[in-house]
Amino acid sequence: MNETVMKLGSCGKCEQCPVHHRSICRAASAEAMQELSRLSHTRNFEKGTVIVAQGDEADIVGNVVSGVVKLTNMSMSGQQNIVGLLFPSDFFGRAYAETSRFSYEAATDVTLCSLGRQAFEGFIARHPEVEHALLLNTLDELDAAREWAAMTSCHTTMQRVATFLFILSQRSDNRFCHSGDKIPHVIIALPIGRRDIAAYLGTTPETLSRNLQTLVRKQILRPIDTNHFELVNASELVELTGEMREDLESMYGTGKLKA
Amino acid sequence: MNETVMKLGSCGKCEQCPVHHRSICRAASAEAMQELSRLSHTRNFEKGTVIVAQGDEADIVGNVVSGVVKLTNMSMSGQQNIVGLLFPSDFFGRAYAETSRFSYEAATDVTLCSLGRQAFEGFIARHPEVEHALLLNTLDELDAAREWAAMTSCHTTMQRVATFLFILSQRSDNRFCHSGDKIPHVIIALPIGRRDIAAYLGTTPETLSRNLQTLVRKQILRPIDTNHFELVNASELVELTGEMREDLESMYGTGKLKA
DNA sequence: CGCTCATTTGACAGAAATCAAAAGCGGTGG
DNA sequence: CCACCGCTTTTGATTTCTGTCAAATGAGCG
Repeated sequence: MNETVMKLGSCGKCEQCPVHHRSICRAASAEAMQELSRLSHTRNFEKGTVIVAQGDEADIVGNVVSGVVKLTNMSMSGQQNIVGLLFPSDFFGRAYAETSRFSYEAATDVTLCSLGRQAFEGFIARHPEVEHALLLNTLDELDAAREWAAMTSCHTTMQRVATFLFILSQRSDNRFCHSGDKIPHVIIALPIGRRDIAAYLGTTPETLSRNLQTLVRKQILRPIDTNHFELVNASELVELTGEMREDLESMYGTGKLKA
Repeated sequence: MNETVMKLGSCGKCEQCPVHHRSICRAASAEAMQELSRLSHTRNFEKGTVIVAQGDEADIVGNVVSGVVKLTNMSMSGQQNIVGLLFPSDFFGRAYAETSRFSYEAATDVTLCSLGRQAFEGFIARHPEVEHALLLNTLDELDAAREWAAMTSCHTTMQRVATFLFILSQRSDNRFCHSGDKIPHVIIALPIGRRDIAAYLGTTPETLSRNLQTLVRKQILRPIDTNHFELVNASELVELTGEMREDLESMYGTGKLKA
């Protein structure tokens, strides 16, 4: 790596971004990428920080580089519904809107590659190939959101829990576990607390906890600590989702868990 | 109307379309509109017809001109979940995908303005202003889908029913009812059958029916015929939704009931 | 009229929310 | 190091809701 080039701040930054080949930036031409490098900057947020509040000016957009962002919708009763989770490489923020209809909150410590919304809109107007990528990305997210909505409205709680865990198990940031056995098992890391997961799945922490314990009793999961489970029997987990594996994988592949 | 011009088939057709000022076509320049007139044609589908089946080649896109289209997702168990409803002026089909992840089915007799998917993709590439409109439209739909998903996952059945009815009551095609009283009441027209509404709301026809009858007993609704109710007490209906009125109205404003 | 299909109503069982309390975990300060 | 506190998670008991099964009613139609 050429440190001099990096210090100039206008070249190469994006090429070294760990997610640039998966985010919408992948569509950017070399020149566009240089311009992006100038316009964008990474920002860190501590767990729990509200990055954009519901109703606020939606003046930041960008990509999640690391960590998990919660998308939430506050209802009148003061109850916060989790509308989606954003993982690394997911696009973040709401282009072309004055205010945000949702809150964006750091569910873990988060690194974002951010730029001003209006700067982004100008950039996109100059680079149709990126606008096109954003369109494709948004269409995929819409499909995923609809599929998730279908999931939640017609399935039992256990099916939703199993689906959620399966999707989490497919994410790349899971370490393997060599517990002396021949086959390495995936470690499922729950990125957020039980309360939030329950809200996301449309249930209560109590019911979620019971379902998780049922999975442990069935030897499908093995608890490591509160937020980590070893996935012992993936195929039985898929059984419990009541969906076809391909459908689940397509949900993962394009929608990356966003609802 | 100039019939001669209409018969030429290449001019003016779209200008007379009842939804062209609300659909994404509104962004099209005069030339683009002419090209659209050439490329598109209206098609009628009887109630119940499957227009595009899940997994099929998604080779038709367009706009709903009249009627209601059901977006459905068949789960492994054979159960069909309703993922969204498309009303006049809503965009229809899935651009940039080989196959459709959902089925599109005529919920009522339907008129579509359709064109081939690839023709549409080519058209859009030549007319960036339309691509941009499609992007804006898709972003709005995504917000609406997420909001609907949040709705369905955290509310009781009655809250979902009340929300659905409230949104319907906001639709412009509702006539007023002067029943001798001073205040005219809105007539809520259920565009589709109970079975479909129930699937959309993630419940069963039986439970839906019970909830509707409860609303009638509470004097919030008054039945006119099977598919029409007079909304007697709108504010109590809003109470039952548990949402803020503004939120509901924004949902109507942009999302038009799509999930 | 008799047919079919959609909707409503009833009875019941099962699932999940609620209420309540115990256990686990991570801090802080003595 | 330990005790204390606040928090999250788990477990238990109970009630409420909703899905299921079944039957009655009503609407549209030849």
